[in-house]
Amino acid sequence: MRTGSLTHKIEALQSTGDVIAQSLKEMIYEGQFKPGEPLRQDAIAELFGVSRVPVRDALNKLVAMQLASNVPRKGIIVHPLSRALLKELFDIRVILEGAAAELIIANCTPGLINRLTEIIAAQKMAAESGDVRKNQGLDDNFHRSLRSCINNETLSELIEANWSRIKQARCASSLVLPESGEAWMKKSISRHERLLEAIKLKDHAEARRVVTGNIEESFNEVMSTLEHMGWLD
Amino acid sequence: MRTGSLTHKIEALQSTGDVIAQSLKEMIYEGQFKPGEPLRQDAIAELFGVSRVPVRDALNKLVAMQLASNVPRKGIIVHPLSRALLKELFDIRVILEGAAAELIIANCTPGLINRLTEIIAAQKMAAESGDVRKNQGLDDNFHRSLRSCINNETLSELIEANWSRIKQARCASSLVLPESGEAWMKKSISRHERLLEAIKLKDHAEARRVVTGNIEESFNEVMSTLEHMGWLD
DNA sequence: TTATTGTATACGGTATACAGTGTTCAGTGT
DNA sequence: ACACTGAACACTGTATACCGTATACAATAA
Repeated sequence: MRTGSLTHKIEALQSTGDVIAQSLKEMIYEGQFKPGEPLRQDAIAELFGVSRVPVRDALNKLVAMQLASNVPRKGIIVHPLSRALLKELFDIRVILEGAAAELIIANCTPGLINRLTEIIAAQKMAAESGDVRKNQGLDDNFHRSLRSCINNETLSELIEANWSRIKQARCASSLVLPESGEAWMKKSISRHERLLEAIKLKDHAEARRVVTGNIEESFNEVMSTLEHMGWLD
Repeated sequence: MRTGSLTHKIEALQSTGDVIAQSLKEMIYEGQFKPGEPLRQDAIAELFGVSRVPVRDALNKLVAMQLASNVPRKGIIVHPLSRALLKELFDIRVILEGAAAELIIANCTPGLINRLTEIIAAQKMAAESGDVRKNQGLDDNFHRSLRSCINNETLSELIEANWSRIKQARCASSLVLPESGEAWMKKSISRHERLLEAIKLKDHAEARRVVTGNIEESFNEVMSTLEHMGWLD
């Protein structure tokens, strides 16, 4: 049973460790492992039906992604969230995504504008049918499309990695606040429209304002819900 | 022979994998492994007198640091350098360190100014005695001191990580150009003086100019030497 | 000359074993 | 009743040995 229950290695290009890392990442996002909780090698190995070796690979990857941290001689724990850390991560978002906004305006193509326009239209559809889940997907898509136009793969990865760390907190808070979905969708759409407009007009300052405002709002939202959940400290 | 020839695990807190990763990192910086060169698990295991398990850990860490990359079914190779990649890394330096400069001015303490003043004085001493090696150490120190004042640990780590990736190229070029050390030291010192002055005066724009100028100059230098060495593409 | 086969090398993974270190908890002494 | 001790247990980190498979390259056959 070489690959055991993991035969779905997509394209068979990823190693088992990669697949497990991916799964664990999602489990962390979904809150199945909570901040500070230890990730036991044996348990995970059994869960996926593999030996400890690829599990260790996977855990190392999570540590590299800063989603978990290694406590010497104790093991690997889900990276704890704290006010200070989230503040830092959101401050970095402002720096990275602010800079990215400028680059996007510089490198923007008609193709990008079309794609963004389409996504916003789809978001409006989703909003009308009240499909929050779909809207979140489209939101992700919007940002991915933007990143693809930065023309700096490394910067995109940095933004992605930063986003990834925040996602844990965001998912948690969205699980708690599903009822506020309607309002969130509306805000998301209007922000996207403003940003698209700024891009079209090549208005650097406005683009920065939208991005910064967006991030700060998101920060406040996440912080208050996490506080409420008692996930901080 | 549990720790074999690696008994010098500092504080005995790092795992063997960490120690090996550190050593390999330095070997890559020193050019003992060249860009694109494969890192063979068996060979490295034998070199350090350990089994393949901690070596794999170490290699995974190098991949995580982006100093190496994993080619599926072939193994792990030293991350190749390219014009495009270096451009991206230096562009990111401009973004991160530019933002950091602003934060440093905002959070600057008298203690920092004293420390920077001392380092510059030491650099001048080193320059007079022509000690390039020492000057490089002090240069590193100057930047570390600055980073410590950012008050955003995550951002500091990001800058450090980015710097780390560039270091490979910088070390290579400094090995080739040891004769230009004198001129380099002079420039380094004057840049530090300008930056310190800007910090004292809380002149954000000037600080950004110094940082950006510094980085761009460094970029051109590294690129031309690497080109000359044939390390690119 | 080209295609095929064989062989060496190396990686990814499994299984197992063991030392060292934390952790827990029952049992002991105060 | 409560603090302390020590032994059992749990878990990580590492070693060892082995299997299956992918790649590279050399030798061989058409």
